[in-house]
Amino acid sequence: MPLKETAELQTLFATHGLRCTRQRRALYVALQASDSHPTVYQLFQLARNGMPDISLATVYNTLEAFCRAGLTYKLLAAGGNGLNGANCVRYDITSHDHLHTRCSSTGNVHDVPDELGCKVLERIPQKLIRQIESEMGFEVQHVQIQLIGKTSEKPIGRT
Amino acid sequence: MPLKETAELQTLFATHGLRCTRQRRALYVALQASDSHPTVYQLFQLARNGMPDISLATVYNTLEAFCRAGLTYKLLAAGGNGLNGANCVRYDITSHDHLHTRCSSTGNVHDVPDELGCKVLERIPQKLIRQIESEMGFEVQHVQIQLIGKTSEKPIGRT
DNA sequence: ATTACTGCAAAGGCTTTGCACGGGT
DNA sequence: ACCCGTGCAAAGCCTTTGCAGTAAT
Repeated sequence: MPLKETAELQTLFATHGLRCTRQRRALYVALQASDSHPTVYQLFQLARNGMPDISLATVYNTLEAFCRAGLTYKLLAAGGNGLNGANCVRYDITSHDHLHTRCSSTGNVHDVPDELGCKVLERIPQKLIRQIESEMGFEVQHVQIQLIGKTSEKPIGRT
Repeated sequence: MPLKETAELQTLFATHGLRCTRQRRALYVALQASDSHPTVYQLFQLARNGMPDISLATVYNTLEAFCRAGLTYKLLAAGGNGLNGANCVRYDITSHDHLHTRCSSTGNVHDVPDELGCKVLERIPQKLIRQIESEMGFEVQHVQIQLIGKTSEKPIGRT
C-alpha cells in the first residue's frame, strides 16, 4: 500500500466528513508510514519534525476524530482502567487483523510482516471462534495477537 | 485451581519475600477469584467490600510488589505510552498463555475458558513463531491473543 | 525489637476541555 | 462568509511518593 498523496487524503477525509488540514495530513501519513504503532506522544514528536508549532492537544483531538470517523482504531488496552477510559492508547491505521510484537522492556510495538502473520491467523479455526462466541456470549470482531518478548537485536533507535 | 487459604498464602508470600497482610491476602484472593482481569481501581473497590479502610495507594503498592515478586503480571499494554510507562494496567495471576475477550464498548476483559483457548493456541505452529523470531530479531516469551468485540448478553453491570 | 507495610495527603504526569483565532470549504 | 480545527493554557484524573504509625516477623 503506497503512501497516500494529498489529493487522495483530501478525498479520504471528505468522505468521512473531516477537513483536510496540514496537521491531519501529517499525522495520517506518519501513522501510515509507521509499523510501530506510535503513542500519542510519539506521533506528536514525529509531527513536530516538519511542523514545529503543532500542539499536543491537536494530536489528541485529531486521533480521536480519526477514530470516530473509522480511519484509525485504538490498539491494545484502549478503553482503559475502568474510571475514565482514557489511558495507554496506541493507534493503528490498517484495518485487517495482524500480529504485533511488543518488547516487555521498552513497550515498543511492531507489526509482524503480513506474509508471516497471515499464516498464523489462518491456522485459527473459525469453528473454534464460533464456539467461543456462543459459550461466552460474545461477538468477536477482531483477533489481536501479540507476541510478548524481547528485542534480540536491531535496537529501535529513537527514544 | 482452588482458592488458596490463608496458611497457603502465608507460605506463598514468604517464599517470595513478602509479608502476609490482610490487605495482600484480600487482593490476591480477589485477583484469583476473578476471570476479568481487574484494573487497579476495580480491585480497590472489590477489596473495600470486606475492608472499608483499605487505601488505593496500598492497592498500587501491593500489585507492584506482587509483580516484582513474580506472583502476578501486568496484562496488555503495560509499559505504556512512551513517557512515563505507567498507564492502563490490568493484572493477571495465572501465568500460562491464554486468550482474553475484550469488549470494545466497556473495555472489560475476560478469560476464554482454557479448554477452548488451548485449542486455539495449539494451532499456532512453533515453526512459524521461530521464523518470526529470526526475521524480526525478536525473542518471543508469551503469546497473548485477544478477541475484540462486543458482549452480546450478560452485561457486566458496574460501569 | 526490627522493619516492612499501610493509610493519608500531596505531588507528578498524561489527557481532556474551553476559548479565541486562523484556515478550509 | 461560515464554521471546523488549531493552539494555548488550565483543569481533571490516574498514579506515584513521602512520612508517621501499625502490624508482621
